[in-house]
Amino acid sequence: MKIASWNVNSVKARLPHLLAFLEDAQPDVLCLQETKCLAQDFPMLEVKGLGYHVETIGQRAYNGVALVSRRPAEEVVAGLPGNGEDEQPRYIEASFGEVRVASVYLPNGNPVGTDKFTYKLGWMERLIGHTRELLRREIPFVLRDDALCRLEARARFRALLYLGLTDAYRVFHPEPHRYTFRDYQAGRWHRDEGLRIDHLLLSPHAADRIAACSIDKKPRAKDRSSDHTPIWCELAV
DNA sequence: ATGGTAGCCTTGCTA
Repeated sequence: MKIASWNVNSVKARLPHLLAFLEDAQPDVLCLQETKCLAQDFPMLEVKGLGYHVETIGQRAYNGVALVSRRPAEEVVAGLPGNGEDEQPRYIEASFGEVRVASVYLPNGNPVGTDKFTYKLGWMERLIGHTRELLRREIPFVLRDDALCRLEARARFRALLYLGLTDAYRVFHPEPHRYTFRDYQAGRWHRDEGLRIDHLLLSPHAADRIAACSIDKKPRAKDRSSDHTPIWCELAV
């Protein structure tokens, strides 16, 4: 089972690249972030035309997540549990056979010292709490995650890992300077400077079955690309 | 040189 994740920075602006990636990489499940459109505006016909199903929650201009999958999603949870008044669509989770997959788009949190940073840290606390509940169920699951560099955010990211999750990329790639994100600004692509902020985090039952994990640089090299590029892993299920 | 770029329905905000 091949699971991929991609922050597309507008699914409508990235539609040709998205369709090309689905045809090239053939993932069983693709987690999308920053779709930036309402569910009713998601380009369903084009994606379904390639034989994929779509579950999504979104808003106009900001945020939005989706699960694109070969088989229909089951037991969909849209929105991060634990806060009824959370209006930002940043989390969607569903089962595909025996594997549970979540597409997670963390709040950026800048600038520090504002309510946006407070919101980020609170959101991460809720993600840790919800992950603890998922672990209790002892099923294989995969979280797609995005964490920036603030110490408080890093501490919560470590707390998430220390619940017992495995960073799939590091199982196969100990080397430094491997990035999923390169800023549009300051020639970061050409200078090969970026951040590894798109992660596939595996539950113990999923980590037992990890067979491969890689970052696909090709979509970032295209014209009008997202500033993020896909990461994928293969589970022996 | 605190710059630079992309997306959105915008004249700024978010990343």
